[in-house]
Amino acid sequence: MPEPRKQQPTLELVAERAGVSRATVSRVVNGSDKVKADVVRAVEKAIAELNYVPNRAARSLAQGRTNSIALVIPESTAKFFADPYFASVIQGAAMYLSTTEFTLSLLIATESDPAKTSRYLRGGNVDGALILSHHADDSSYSELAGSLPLVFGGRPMSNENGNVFVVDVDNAAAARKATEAMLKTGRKHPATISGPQNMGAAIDRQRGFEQAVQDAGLPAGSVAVGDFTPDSGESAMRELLASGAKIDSLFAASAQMAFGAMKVIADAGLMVPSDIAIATIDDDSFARNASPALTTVAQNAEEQGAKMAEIVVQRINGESVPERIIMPTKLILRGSHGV
Amino acid sequence: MPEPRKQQPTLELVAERAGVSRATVSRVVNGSDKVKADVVRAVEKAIAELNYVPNRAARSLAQGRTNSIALVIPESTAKFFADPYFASVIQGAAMYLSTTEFTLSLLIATESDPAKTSRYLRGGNVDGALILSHHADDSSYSELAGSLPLVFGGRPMSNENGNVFVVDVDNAAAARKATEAMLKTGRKHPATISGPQNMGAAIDRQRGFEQAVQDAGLPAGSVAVGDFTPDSGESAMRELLASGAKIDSLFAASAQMAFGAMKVIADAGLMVPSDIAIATIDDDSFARNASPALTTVAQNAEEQGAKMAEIVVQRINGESVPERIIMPTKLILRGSHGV
DNA sequence: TTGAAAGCGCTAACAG
DNA sequence: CTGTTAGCGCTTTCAA
Repeated sequence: MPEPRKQQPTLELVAERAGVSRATVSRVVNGSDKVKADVVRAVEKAIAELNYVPNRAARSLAQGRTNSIALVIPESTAKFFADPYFASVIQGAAMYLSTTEFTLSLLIATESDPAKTSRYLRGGNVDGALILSHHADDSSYSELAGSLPLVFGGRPMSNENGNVFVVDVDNAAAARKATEAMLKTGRKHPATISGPQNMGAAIDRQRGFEQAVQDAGLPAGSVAVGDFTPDSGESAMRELLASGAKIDSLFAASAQMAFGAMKVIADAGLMVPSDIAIATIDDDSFARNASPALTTVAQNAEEQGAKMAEIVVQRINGESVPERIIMPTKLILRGSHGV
Repeated sequence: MPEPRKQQPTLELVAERAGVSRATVSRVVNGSDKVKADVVRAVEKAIAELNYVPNRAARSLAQGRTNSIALVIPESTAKFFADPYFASVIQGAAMYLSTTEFTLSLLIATESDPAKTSRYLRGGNVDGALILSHHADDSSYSELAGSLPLVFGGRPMSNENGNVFVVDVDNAAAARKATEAMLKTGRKHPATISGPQNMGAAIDRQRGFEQAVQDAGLPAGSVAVGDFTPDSGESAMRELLASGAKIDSLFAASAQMAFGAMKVIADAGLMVPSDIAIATIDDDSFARNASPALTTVAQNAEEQGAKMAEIVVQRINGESVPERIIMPTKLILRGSHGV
């Protein structure tokens, strides 16, 4: 036997108490400006007295919109949930939406049953969705874009579809900035720890690194691949060191990886930045707490999340919005890039 | 003009196509066992062909349950969102719920308007809620417990109300385990960096530390207070060092704080563990990536989140569940506690 | 085992 | 400016 749920007062009750029709109460609740001021007051009083709260389901059903937005996280990404970057994006989105009438539903896209997610999304259960994908094979979502306002966090790999809305940072430029800062200290043998090769952000960052290296007139540096986690940074660095290539500077595509790499560097008896200069991306607790603290390019993940939410809401409301929003990044010089 | 939303097929359409009544389709959708097998097949065929997905709002309205569960995060806690512990709890809850018919709504409890949250919760918008609170003044939620199945993550400070359901770890025991491990290496001057004094977990951990110290026959150690973040660990450690008290071992109430503290220790020219042994709680990337790696007591945050979700669901379904579930913890010996 | 019919609580024309 | 009247898409007695 299910627990009893206290009966909520209905719109009708409010109407009776205020001596008006349900329609009028509805108007007041929805902030219509065509209700006489004293009536508004009377209704509001009744609402307060009864502690009335409109029923979401009924409202959704009647107006054909759910007032809820999904935040979709592929399961594989969920494993990276501990990544402060994602956490911040989510937080930003949730915070923004808390100022609107929308609710945020966290949706984990199970890899075992991808249809489940798209069914849910397509099923009219939400008015829009934010797609946070770490990996690339999100073509399934691109299809959905036709039937539901979607906003991607970070450029999806498959861009074929027309109306894909994206909130991104200029990863290539960010990587270039970081690499340049570190190269400016006179380093001649840069290397990089890149991210998953099926991820837009990773590829762009690697490209930015390569560009900066080339612009500095240096030969292409060695590349090792990680997956943005500290552990992967460690193994990538080990790989780099083992390769025997001469390395005097490292651009890691994420602070977490830089962090992991530093352990290996220290274990090898090398010093940062004197032996190896480091620059990276993300100003998270890893970047701030490493020693020396990491020279990095900060992207404001929280704002990015908020922006994503803002965009879906605007699209849901039929406002026209730019397809691609590039969030600013900022170079933060700390100790790790040398002098 | 809002963007057009593709019209979803309705139950009625399915009924027509399958040549049955809407009631029957509804039965099939809800897995009733009183429908003839061939009818079931016919209906399922129609559903598949039409790509039918039941409308959540209508269903909620009709059955008086929303199939959604709120995850409430006080705004102050949201600031700690980057705490891997919280991220994991959320992930665990989301993952678990993804295997059920329930949806997870992320709710940030604005401090500026606390009534908003409880209105939402009380308003019949969700069937239950998970309360993740970092701070203590959550008496407001305890009130709600009367009208909605609530499950707390971590013991709330105000426990007056009867039916508060909690999924927690034995913080005192965990702290004791950690402290004992570190004391066992012969340390005589332990200190601790504690957490916010209005948080159950922090208080319990401090108590566990003190107990272990006392059991070891040592005089009470010095205490500094942090807020679980790396930064606060730094300042707390600075404070401890500045106090002039002799310290040869440190129990930090969170790995993040231990991590921050280690920077200060290193800056002071001291070595871990030879000069100062360290033990802590949480096996997150901070604990694993510190050098030396931290001896710590692991609590499985993901499982805790899943358990919380499981409990609300059971309560919603009227099953009886224990009021207090204590999740196991595990001591992990690594380098930082000495030898 | 199935269908008919009456709502769930709210919004949205349409009159007035 | 306000009330009347239909539904929104589904579930759920109640009969058959």
